[in-house]
Amino acid sequence: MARTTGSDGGRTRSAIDIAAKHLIARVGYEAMSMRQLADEVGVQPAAFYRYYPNKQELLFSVMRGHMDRVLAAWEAESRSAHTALEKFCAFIRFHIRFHVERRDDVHIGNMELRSLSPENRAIIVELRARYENSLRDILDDGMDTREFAIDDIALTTRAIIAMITGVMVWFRTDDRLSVDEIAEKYVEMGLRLVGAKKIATTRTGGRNVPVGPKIRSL
Amino acid sequence: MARTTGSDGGRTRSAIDIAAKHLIARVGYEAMSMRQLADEVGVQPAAFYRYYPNKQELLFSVMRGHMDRVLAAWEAESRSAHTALEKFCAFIRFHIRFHVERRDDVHIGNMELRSLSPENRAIIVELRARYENSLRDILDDGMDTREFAIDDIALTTRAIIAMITGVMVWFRTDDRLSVDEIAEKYVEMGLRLVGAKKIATTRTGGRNVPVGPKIRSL
DNA sequence: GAATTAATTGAACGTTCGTTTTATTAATTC
DNA sequence: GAATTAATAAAACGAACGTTCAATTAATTC
Repeated sequence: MARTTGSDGGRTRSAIDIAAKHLIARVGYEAMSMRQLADEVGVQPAAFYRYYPNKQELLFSVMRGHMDRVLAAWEAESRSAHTALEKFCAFIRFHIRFHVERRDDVHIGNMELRSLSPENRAIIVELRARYENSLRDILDDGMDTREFAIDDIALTTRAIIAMITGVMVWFRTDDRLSVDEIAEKYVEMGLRLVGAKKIATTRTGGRNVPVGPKIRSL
Repeated sequence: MARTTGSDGGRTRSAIDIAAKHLIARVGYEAMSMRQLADEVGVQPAAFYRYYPNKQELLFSVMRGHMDRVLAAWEAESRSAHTALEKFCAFIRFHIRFHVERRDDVHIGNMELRSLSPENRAIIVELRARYENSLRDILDDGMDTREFAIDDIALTTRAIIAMITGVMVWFRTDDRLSVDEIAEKYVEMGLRLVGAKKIATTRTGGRNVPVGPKIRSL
């Protein structure tokens, strides 16, 4: 046999993408065979190579696509928040909500960095750094405006990223709490970490400016 | 050739264990071949099977050994702390210090759970739960004694575990901060998360008992 | 409706995989 | 020092791996 009736390049490509995400997330990139993937798609292994040059490019495409979507979504979302405090809360809510719905992507992003070629890994690492820096920038900003009282910004950034990313490890949709409830609880914990209280501010020059002296630590 | 001069079962076994940890941590269990491992040890692939029945048992032995050591070490360490507050600080210091020195084990523990057979995975998961529950018990205790003010104990436990385990991802010994300095900063962040302040306590019946009403949240 | 392009199959490629078997030699025991 | 046990090498096993190639058929174009 050869070309099958009703075959369509676009549909096959996205079927490959979907099946690949499921498989890589479940068994891992190294453990996933091209025959397994082809089976899942309902096609012969050779058909894959019309859509990707090789297995590695498939992995890279999956991870790159996810990071692009994360960055674009946060870019859009962050525009609605203005003060550092608002942006901080928005970031935590966004991070948890967005990633809880994309657990395969998150899992692959965390587990398969080492399966990327050095060149591809460098690209993904850079995109991840860009995303994490957007939280760091919020903390920096919040320290300047005295909305936050943080001892070590770099460490607190990492601590918060680790804390909120950890949700994807244990969250199940049938949990006792909804995603939004969990997000709110993590916002509360985040606020504790950055030492935030709803401080008095005055609006000066189109900007929220705090009242009182600047404090560096607790 | 056959048995080599100076060959020793004990030495070969530990050489295998050490090489396996390096290799699995670096390239992953699936990606590590038995020939690679044998090369690292300086032996032929077949020699491995005198020490382990198969590759899977090697992975399980590595992960099980690590968990046993963690649990025993914390068991010993925790005895020196008495109040929930002391135990809490001790836990964070212990966790960071202990794991920073065993990064290969930590990495394998986090990455290779899925490479375990279902039976082996169940055992490791149970050991991990036991360890994490020891932090949960501390938070429970601290709520009873009113040393802590936590909204959701289960979530806070997970948040703290994720936060302090995240250190192993980025920590390098040539960092600007020493392990002890980092541990102290994480203790501070931990204290914020559990809402701890050094509250007044009275020693009653060989036990620290807080003064004042019990509060459930901030 | 012929020519062209798109999509896929089936078979095979050379490699590498985890593991087993057998033979051989070093160390230990008696 | 002979017998036994411990530790390894060397070679091979069949299976599975990622990938390529040629053939074939469906869909599209003209």
